[in-house]
Amino acid sequence: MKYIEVALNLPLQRSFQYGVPAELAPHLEIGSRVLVPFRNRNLTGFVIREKKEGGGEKQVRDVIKLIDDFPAVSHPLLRLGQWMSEYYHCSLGQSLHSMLPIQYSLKDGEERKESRKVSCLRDPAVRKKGNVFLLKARGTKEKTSIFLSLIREVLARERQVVLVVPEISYISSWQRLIESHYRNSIAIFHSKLTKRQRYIHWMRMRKGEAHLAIGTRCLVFAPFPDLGLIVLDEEENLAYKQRETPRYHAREVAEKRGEIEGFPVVLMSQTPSLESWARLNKGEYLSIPSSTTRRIFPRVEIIDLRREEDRIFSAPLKRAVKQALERHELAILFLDKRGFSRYLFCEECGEVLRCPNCNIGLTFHLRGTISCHYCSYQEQSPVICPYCKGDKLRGMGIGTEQVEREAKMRFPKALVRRADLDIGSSSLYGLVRDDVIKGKIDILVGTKLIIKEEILREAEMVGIISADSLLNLPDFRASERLFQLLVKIKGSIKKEGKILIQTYNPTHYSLRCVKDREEDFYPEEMRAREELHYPPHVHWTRILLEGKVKAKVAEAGQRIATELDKKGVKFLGSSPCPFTKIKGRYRYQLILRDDDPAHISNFLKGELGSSSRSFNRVKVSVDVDPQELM
DNA sequence: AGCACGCCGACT
DNA sequence: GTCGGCGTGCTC
Repeated sequence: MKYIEVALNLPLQRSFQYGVPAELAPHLEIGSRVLVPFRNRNLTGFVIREKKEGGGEKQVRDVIKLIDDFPAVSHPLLRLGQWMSEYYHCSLGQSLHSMLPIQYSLKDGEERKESRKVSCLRDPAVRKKGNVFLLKARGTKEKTSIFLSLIREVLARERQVVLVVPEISYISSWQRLIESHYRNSIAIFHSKLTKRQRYIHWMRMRKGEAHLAIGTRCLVFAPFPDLGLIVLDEEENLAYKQRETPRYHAREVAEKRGEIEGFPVVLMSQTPSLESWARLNKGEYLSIPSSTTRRIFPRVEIIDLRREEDRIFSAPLKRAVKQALERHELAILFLDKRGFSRYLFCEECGEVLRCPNCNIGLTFHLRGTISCHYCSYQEQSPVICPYCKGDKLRGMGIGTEQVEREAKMRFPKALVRRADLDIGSSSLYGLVRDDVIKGKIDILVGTKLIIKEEILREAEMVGIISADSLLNLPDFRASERLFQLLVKIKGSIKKEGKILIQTYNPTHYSLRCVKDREEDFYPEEMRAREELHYPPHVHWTRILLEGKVKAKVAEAGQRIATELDKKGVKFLGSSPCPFTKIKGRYRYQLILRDDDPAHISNFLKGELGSSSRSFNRVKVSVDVDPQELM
């Protein structure tokens, strides 16, 4: 009798041992999926180790059946899963499970050729000094031409290529572009495919029938037998971070996979994340030179709202929209989804009340207090502005409906359209996009949903209703996000067009850099983050606590804080999250930010034991390198 | 995660 | 008296 170790999709940092019936023994391999009895139910797991003998005193149950005709994960992917479970503090079973979003059993029909040569194929050239390349390309044309030449090279060597995009709506235009150059079949992969389609595309990759795949985040686990390149489009996009366990970042996983399997990873961006910029600067990433031809960019105009009477439609904005209408060009008015800004700011001097410890905009509460969501600093909200001694402190914001209403009022003849729905209803996004392309919209009022190249390139004018509502989100990346958003708009709209930015803070460096010298932004942002021990200088790990009873959640936070103090780990909190209560559950967070990641790792392994657990009706989850702290 | 076990409060 | 909420512990 043979024994195996099986990793299950449970939040348990251990594997389980099973016996293998004689008739299954010749077919089982490392990476095979098996059905096993567990308590009173049956679960699917992955074979991660073979064992010569059974585990002693405890009784061992038998594997029920083998699910697939061949191992579902290759050796390199298993190694990747091991890395993920260590880095993101989840179980190996959870990592492996997230790699294979397939319900059917895998049938191989006929032969499976030499699909396991993966592990021995190493490209020594890429292992020398870093395997990650950053491509800073402005404009679609340049980006696509470099992309096409990269994949030509890889495909010529008979290896496969994966293109990962932030969301589904990016896929079709890339597909059209690639199909206009290659007759090869392309696999598509994302969460909205039916189970059957997903299976078919997955098999085409696995068998090497397709050589190219385009898809969202989970495509970093593409089962190609001999992957030669992963390209990530719009590397800085938030959507690359998975919001459930395992909370991985596609960029980090791609990088690790490239290292394991010996292939390069290319990150594409007009405005890289500060993390990637820092790595490039340290020589950990290499730069792909892009053409130096000076492009003409649209004009950027910053409007000082302190001098304007109308907070929504300043005089210059009104003028610009009018001009666009006269020329039958599309005007876009952008507003953040959370336009109901909850920070307290001074209408006279434009300053925002910030936390003395964290420099984060303090959140304004109707009960008359302001508080910080990182360190739980709190004070009574002042009546007089501490900066200019004025009495015009305000704590409210504007929404898209209001902007839409005002636009219709001011431009009664224009076709005004609002688009602020969630990505979830992507068919509605499609309607808006089609109408934009057909020229059926004059003024488009929307949130981040419409900040996509395919829409922006139709626009001649973009108005940012309130840069401040983005700048003052309780998120240390707010400046970076605003900068990235503006540069993306600048690089995508018609080059003779213009961007108008309304703000109470016209000298802010995010805005100044977009207008004058983009390259100044990164060093400045690095400096700002260094003083406060923010990433990328220090790795952050967030512990999120959720529960129905507020006192218990707060108490759990206290308890973890005490433990952290005892162990000498540096951290912030615990404090209520910016979204204090979601779906009836109160939310608290702690942020671990020790310079030594081993301290954090040890703590999480020892005290918490697993990435998500419940103590006393409080759910504890761990998020490594959090992208949002809401 | 999911489920069993076991312990205290208010009800057909 | 028992029904059931919730804290605790275990899963090959």
